[in-house]
Amino acid sequence: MASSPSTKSNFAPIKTRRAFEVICEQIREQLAAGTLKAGDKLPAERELAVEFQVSRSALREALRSLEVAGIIRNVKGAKGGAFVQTAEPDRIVQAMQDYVHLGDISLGELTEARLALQNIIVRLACARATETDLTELEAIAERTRQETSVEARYACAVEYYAVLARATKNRIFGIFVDSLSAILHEFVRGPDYETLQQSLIESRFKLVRHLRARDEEAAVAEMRKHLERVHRHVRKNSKAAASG
Amino acid sequence: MASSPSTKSNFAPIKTRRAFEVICEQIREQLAAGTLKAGDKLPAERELAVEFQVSRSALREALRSLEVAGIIRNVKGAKGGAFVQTAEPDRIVQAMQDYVHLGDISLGELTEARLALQNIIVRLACARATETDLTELEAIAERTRQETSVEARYACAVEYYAVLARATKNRIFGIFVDSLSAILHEFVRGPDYETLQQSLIESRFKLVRHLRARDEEAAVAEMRKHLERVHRHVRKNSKAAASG
DNA sequence: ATGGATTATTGGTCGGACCATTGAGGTAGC
DNA sequence: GCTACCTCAATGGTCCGACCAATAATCCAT
Repeated sequence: MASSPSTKSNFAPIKTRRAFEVICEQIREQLAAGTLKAGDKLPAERELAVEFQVSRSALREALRSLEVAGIIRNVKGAKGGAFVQTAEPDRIVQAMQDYVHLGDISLGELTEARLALQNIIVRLACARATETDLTELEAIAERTRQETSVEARYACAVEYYAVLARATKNRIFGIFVDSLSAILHEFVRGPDYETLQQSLIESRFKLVRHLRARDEEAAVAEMRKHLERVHRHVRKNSKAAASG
Repeated sequence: MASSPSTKSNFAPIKTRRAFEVICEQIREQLAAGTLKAGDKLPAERELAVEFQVSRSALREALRSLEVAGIIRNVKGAKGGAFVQTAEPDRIVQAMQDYVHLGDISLGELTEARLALQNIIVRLACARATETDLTELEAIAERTRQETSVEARYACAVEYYAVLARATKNRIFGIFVDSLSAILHEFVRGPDYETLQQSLIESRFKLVRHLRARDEEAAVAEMRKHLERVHRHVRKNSKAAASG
């Protein structure tokens, strides 16, 4: 059955399989099969090179690829080596950021996706948020109030959204939210942003109150109002930047 | 303001910045700034190495990283080189797949996310799908009926979801859907899958009819019914695999 | 003009060398 | 006996120089 598409062309795509690709693939297979799992340590580079019968350079390119993909982490020194990582969404975020930079994803698409996503999240969080989640959200909102720099407050906002997503007890949403946060961060600029920030804090407290009351519709409405204000600001400043 | 978190530790994180990281960063910067854009060709490796004042090996590791990230594509031969790519969501999908493999994302999380996502998509598609989109969806459903192999039919299903997502006119949703499709593909197994596939085709036609009638609620309901059947199957086979 | 051989360019791989970091073990001094 | 320092081996990071393989432009013979 190897390489026999039933209906289309019968020519197999020509693949100049590079050594490092094959290596990556094999390691990924072991990962999917469970032979390798988070925390495991791969043999030393020089050793692996012998095992795969490739030069150390080729092997290193493979390891580098896996590291960039967030699968392993290379640590130097004695007792160092390549360690299989635990899942971190950073790479997904990075990949999405690259995608937006390379492509022509418009701000409109980003904000629309964000709004729709937060709509789901608020509904789920409303049903599932624990008291711990809610107090944490309040703590973050409170901390936002005390922060002095714009950047610090923005970091708080990102954390607020992340914790809210976590309250859904579904990590997929967390990934999506983190990605959009990172991308939209680049658009959040402008002189009047600071005053906007201030006014958003109260909205965050309100949302928590709605969540605690398990008032889904009110929570959704609050989030929508909240985001629409942010997006108005972003859009305005984006246009200003484009025209300048 | 450099490296002065106001409330936390005052020690800046020690970073042993590796050469290839710095190179990647610089190239990414040029990308974000627009100095580099899709289609551009980077200088030859040997040339770039001189420019960055690093060895060719280090430079190659940087290029390899960027290639794995989907930012550039290396092409061999005269007039070859590293070309800046147009945006492709493949890498995001790959990253998500890695994340799921590494982590312990449960099937429940995946299916829940999928359901919520498709809910949004159907609503948006209902409002925005053009006649072209709808006929394309029908064509795919029709093709599914004619395909003979399980794999080919699954490919059609993936395409159906992709086109549906495209009908929202928001590429972000397309990325999310593609990612989930790729991940959930691994779970779609079992002897009775073929009969399930057959019965799903009719559902796809129904959905298109609802979309054409702009009947949002009916469309959403159909999609929900559709996915719940799939998920029941997947869950059953997943349990069977786990117990075996 | 055409078509094949030649050549220059460029990424892919190789092997070997040295550096920098890190942890372990050993040693001197208290 | 404990601590502080030194030494050393392991390991990733980098460099160099070479050759291979694919590829497109060029040249040459027909």
